[in-house]
Amino acid sequence: MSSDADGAPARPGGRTARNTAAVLDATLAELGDSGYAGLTVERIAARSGVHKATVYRRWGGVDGLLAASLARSREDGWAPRRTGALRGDLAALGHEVVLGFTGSDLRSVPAAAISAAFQSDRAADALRAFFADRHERSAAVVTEAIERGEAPAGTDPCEVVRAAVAPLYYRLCVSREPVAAADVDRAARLAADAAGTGAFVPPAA
Amino acid sequence: MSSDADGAPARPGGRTARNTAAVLDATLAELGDSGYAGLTVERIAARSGVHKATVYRRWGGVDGLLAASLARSREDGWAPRRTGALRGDLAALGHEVVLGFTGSDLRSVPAAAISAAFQSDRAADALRAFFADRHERSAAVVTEAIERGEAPAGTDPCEVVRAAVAPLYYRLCVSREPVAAADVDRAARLAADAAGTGAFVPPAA
DNA sequence: CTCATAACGCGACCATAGTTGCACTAGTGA
DNA sequence: TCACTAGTGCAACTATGGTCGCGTTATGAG
Repeated sequence: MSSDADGAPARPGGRTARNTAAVLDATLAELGDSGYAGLTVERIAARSGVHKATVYRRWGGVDGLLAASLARSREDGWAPRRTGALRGDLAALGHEVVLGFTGSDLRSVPAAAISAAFQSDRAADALRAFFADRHERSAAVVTEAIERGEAPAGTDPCEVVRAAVAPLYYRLCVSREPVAAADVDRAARLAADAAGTGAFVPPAA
Repeated sequence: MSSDADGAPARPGGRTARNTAAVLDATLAELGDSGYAGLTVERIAARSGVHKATVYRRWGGVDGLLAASLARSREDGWAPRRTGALRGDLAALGHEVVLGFTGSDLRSVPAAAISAAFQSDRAADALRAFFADRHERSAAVVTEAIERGEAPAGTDPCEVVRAAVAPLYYRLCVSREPVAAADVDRAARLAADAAGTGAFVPPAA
């Protein structure tokens, strides 16, 4: 076989690289225009100038395109903001999450990926990897807080991050309720306070 | 016009009622077989014995079918389990949520609805209404806990419920991580403890 | 019972997502 | 520079989701 949807192409230079960039850029652009519901391979192919059959062969479909976009976005050097205190760091994280969902100029890639993950195992795997990466990067603000004495040693950093953002995702894509700034701050405060009392130290430790 | 997707049919007796029941039952059955990704009007029509065109006319598509199923499931008299203490009640709630997602015999209607809500405003509205109803019913365990003195008066009951289930939904459909029983219990404990310290009393009160 | 018509069944129809075989272009190693 | 072939473009094709017009059935009111 020549190339594979998940494996890297055996001849990654020149035209192939240009096509990859063009198609993934077009994917993001189409996503911004029509959202994931209106995402079609034909439109992406037309917009990128790459032929439809090529897109199907390399990525398999919209789910593969989204998985690739997610994987690429994992290499954008994202890092959490620092405010000097755990509660503020978590709140900043939360506001970023909400902005990513409601930003009108670019309908969120994460939102599209969450949607796609319900229909495709490939997208689900990509999403899992994406969030594992995000958790790992975000955990830095918690480990730093532990070093500052804001939380006891042994605290599970990822769990604190999850606690801070979960209520926001819950409102955004499960219960479909509006999210106010106060909701973000409350979730951050709750997570930070619980961390301070050692609530995220695993029982076995 | 005769009937509408959202409005009730003007002639709801006899055949129409039979068709409605047959189609919605077939929708749930198909959902159990193939999940939401493989849900198609043609198969539902074939399975129910109702003609494809009729289904499209009455429900508009799979999203309408799902919205109707959700609305119907809202009248099943669901109520939260009682264990005698807030933490146990919330944990029971959480375990039910997880079971609903992983139950293999019937791939969760909520999960399908969450997926559909990303693609259809109608499904999103139905989902919002569904969760508003669930929140309201679940809130009872919190108000009873307040009466027992487990949490201060003024505590927002729905917010406690959200805090208990949000981390589970987050793992199940956002970060796609496995959910262990310990995760459910931790979320319940966290929410109950925070409620006990008055963390869910709105600042203005 | 009778009648107007809401709701339905039916089949033909259109649009488009996704596939396939073939010819060709252009990376890549020698 | 040359040969090999991975990767691409192209166009025709299949499959199927969704629509439409029309004749038929049967509900509910009088």
